[in-house]
Amino acid sequence: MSKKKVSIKDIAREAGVSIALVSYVLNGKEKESRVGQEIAGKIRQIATELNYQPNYLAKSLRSGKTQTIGLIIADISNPFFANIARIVEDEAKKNGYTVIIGSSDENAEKSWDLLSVLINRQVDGFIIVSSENSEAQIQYLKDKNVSFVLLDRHFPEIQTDFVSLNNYKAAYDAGSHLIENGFRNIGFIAYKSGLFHMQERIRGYQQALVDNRITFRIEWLNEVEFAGIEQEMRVGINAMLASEFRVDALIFATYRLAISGLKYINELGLNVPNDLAIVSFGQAEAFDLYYCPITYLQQPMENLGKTAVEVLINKLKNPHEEQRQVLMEATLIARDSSKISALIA
Amino acid sequence: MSKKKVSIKDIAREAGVSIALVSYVLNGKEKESRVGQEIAGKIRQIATELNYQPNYLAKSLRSGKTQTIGLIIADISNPFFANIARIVEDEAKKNGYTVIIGSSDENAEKSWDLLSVLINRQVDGFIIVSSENSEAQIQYLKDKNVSFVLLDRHFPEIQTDFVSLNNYKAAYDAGSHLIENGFRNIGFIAYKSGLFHMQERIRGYQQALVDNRITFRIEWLNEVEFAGIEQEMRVGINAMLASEFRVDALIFATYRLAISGLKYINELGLNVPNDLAIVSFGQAEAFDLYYCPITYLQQPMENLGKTAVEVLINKLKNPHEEQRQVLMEATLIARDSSKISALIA
DNA sequence: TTGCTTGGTTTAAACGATTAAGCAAATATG
DNA sequence: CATATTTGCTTAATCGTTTAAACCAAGCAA
Repeated sequence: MSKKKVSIKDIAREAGVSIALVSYVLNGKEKESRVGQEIAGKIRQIATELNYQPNYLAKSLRSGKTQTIGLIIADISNPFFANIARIVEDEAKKNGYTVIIGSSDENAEKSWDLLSVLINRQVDGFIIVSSENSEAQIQYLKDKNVSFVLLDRHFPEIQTDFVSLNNYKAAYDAGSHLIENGFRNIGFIAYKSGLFHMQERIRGYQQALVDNRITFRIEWLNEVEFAGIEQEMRVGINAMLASEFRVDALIFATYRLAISGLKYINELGLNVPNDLAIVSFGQAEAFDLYYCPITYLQQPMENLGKTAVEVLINKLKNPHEEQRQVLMEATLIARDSSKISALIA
Repeated sequence: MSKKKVSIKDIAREAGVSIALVSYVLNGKEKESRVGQEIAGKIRQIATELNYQPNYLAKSLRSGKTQTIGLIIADISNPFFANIARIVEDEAKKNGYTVIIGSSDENAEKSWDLLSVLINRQVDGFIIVSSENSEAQIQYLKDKNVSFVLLDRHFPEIQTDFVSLNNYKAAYDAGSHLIENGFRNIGFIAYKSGLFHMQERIRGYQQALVDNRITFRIEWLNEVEFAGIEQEMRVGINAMLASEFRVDALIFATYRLAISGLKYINELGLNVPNDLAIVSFGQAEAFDLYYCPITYLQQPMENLGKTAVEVLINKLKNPHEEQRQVLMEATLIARDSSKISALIA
């Protein structure tokens, strides 16, 4: 990199003192360490003259703290996670932390690799959006006493700090909203995943039906594989439309699913909401631009991200404080895509 | 973090040898360093038993290399940069590097802060999407002999490695395409920015007009401030529509501008492409979902990102090799938004 | 004079690794 | 048989910091 970085040693030589004094002064410990006024000033001056930049590797090695947070998400190129990442980045910076982001692709093995790499790099703690089947990793972190907080998803069977959405409630609201607007045959498209948050969304949706005395039909629920989403989406939607109980409304469990589904709905030439009403989780620019603005469940991104950082940093400072488990509420933003069809009304 | 991480020292104690031997074995230097077969095996076994994880801080401090790349972009929550980031992340990982991403918000001061923080953290090199007025930073890096490669944007007056788009050509193609399709009054919406890539886009657009004997009208060019984009977008589009030479087609210089502009065009109730044809830089899910699929200039993202990493890593290995300056071509993906208006045809 | 503070400074160990150099014993060489 | 060479291992310096502990004057009390 540069020819030779200036170190504390260079300053010491220049000032004709020991490196200890330089360290004391540059860390503002002159009082406690009884450094002379005069020499302190001189040291500071030389430091700025030489444009001294401390070496954080050395600092970290000594202190055992890197002021670094590992953020494990599914995919940084997914707007949802990109948004989260940005918020986490900013909030961490405010607190003097740097963030290292890793994309796991919803894959437990990749997630495990990321974890190892970042542990070796001595990050102080993690914010993790868990992949399916990664319980062992979480347990490992617990056993190793590594600080972390789960974000967006958590495992009900493992006691951890977490910050996530009240997914049950959100999905319930989505269902209820459609029913209130007169829709009866409501489909739900989710990922095929054992992850709790996804199951909760399904549960919320189904409970909304039950509470409104609507019989749930098996073909209304389509759980698509993460890989091959386009293909399975088509099959699922076809089945819902061909059903004896043809759906008149559709809830998408994530933003990605919605994008994929809407493309197909466009292809089919179906009109939203006349032929099919839509509600989706997540928000996206695409929803605004769609010919019929999409009703969506707005997640409190800012709050989710900030709180995750806050909980983690607090934990780093007070390792033995109680666990914090935060559930936040989504807000349903009703727009045209879930309006009572003009034709029927 | 964990109670006590196992170090090389623990292994040495356990095996009853010096730490040097352990280091040699664990780094595969047993041959060169004449370590006994027997003891080598023992060391390796103990290492796995204790689940030894090397401390990269220590390694880095010693070697002066962190195997870390700093990636400075405008905003990770912008899909364009998020995509780039993902590609860079993957490609870097393949080469044993970790990436630290920082968002500058197109702000030279923030970019400077990020640079300092990452330099202090001893990153080996940078991939930088430059902000306006950050020439001094680039010059500083050059003076300090820090390795870096500019991505997406570069400064023609500073000799650096860079990987970016042939923006002139891309914009020229966009203009020509519209003209070929029969449009004559073509507006261009860009950011108000002195950055070369933006100027090149404007230049390309104007040259396309010139080469087709179309007189450029001043109100056809709208340069909006990064802050206050919504507001200025309205004013600009209004002016273009009210003009004596009312625009029949519009080119957006970035994806963000397009999203913002299309929202307003929707508001106005204008039909694309009948009332107004559209071509945009960048790609986005939103473009696919729009009622009239948007014609866009596809950037070779994968190639841009991979090449940037490749150029940087190559530079880290061979610091004194020649500079590499790569210009890539965009591909115009023609879709309905730039078709000859059905009404006129 | 001796001893005790206090102020100002240096020494040296430590963080966890790498690696050149040194040292002994075993083996090879002439 | 004396001397090289090889083999197998240890020592110690180093990277750039922090920080406890030691040191040394000078001032003051007894």
